[in-house]
Amino acid sequence: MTLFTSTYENKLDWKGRVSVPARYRALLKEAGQALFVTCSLTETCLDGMGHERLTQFSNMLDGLDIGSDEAKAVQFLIFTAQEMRPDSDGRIVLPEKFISHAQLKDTVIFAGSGRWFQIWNPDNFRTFEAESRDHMKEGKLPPLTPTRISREGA
Amino acid sequence: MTLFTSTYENKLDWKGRVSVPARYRALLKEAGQALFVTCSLTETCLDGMGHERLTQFSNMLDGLDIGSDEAKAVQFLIFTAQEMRPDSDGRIVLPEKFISHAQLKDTVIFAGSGRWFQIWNPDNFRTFEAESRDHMKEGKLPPLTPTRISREGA
DNA sequence: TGGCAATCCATGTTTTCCCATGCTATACCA
DNA sequence: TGGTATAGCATGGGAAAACATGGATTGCCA
Repeated sequence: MTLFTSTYENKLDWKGRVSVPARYRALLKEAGQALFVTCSLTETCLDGMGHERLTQFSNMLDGLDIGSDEAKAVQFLIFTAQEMRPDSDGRIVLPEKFISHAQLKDTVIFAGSGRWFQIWNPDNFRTFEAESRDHMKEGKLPPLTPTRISREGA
Repeated sequence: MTLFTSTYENKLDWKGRVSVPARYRALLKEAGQALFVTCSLTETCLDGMGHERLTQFSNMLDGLDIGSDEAKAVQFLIFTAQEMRPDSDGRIVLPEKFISHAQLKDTVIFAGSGRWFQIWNPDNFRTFEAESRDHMKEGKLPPLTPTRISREGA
């Protein structure tokens, strides 16, 4: 699938509705993939991804022993995820659980992260963005070998 | 089959009736599969699945030594399983055996786990959820690198 | 004929769908 | 190159359908 890039700022109305950026919708449609949203495990934001990525987790789960700690960890990912079917206007409705996890108010940021995208409270996003930038300036960039990146991303 | 995901909270009435989430019913219908419910082997909950997954367990049994612990476990799973046909309103009736196994009261949680889903007492589920999240954060999750995912997902 | 269970019906709530509006970015023409 | 027309997109609100749930009724078997 082509990659999710750029950022978009959209409104969240009192019903919990947001427009998914048209570009993202187009990407998902091209790939013929349903959209899944889940709470991020590491950040105060939501993760959006195509069906394929979630299926990979499900397959992983089937390869693990039932009831094992590993299986439970993967299970958490799946029952937190939720399929989101944009309406005819391209909007999805975010359930309360998602809104509170990401501390969303009336405006949200969509931020493309390649194979998935994130949904942020604008304030939190700016902080996150600034932190990332500062880390790089301080030379805290982890080893990023392009070869390694492309191999893993293949 | 598309995946069972997300969680739903529904009421269990004095007759043992619960609405199966409409989304789950739709998934089963799409796949043309009958719904089977069984007691979970590892958790205090019920497992719901399509016919196909039950068949998988049946096949698994053929490859196990008769009398072995593994075989006994799978056997238990199969002869505990019961076909559940949602009525015209989308409800199923849980027999007392299931209700007591999962310690169900008046409210139950449906939690999607990919190819199957679980039915929980909300209190137990919250505990399980927290535990799962901890396992994830402790790194008991198999490495979530794209490489690993695509290999396992293949 | 009494008890149990499955089916049917009614209702309030939630969610989905549809239409209208304003804005923005793009394309087109002078 | 500048100005304007147009199409796409985001957004707000309301109507209609779907859903979950409580209760009643009917049919079946003991």
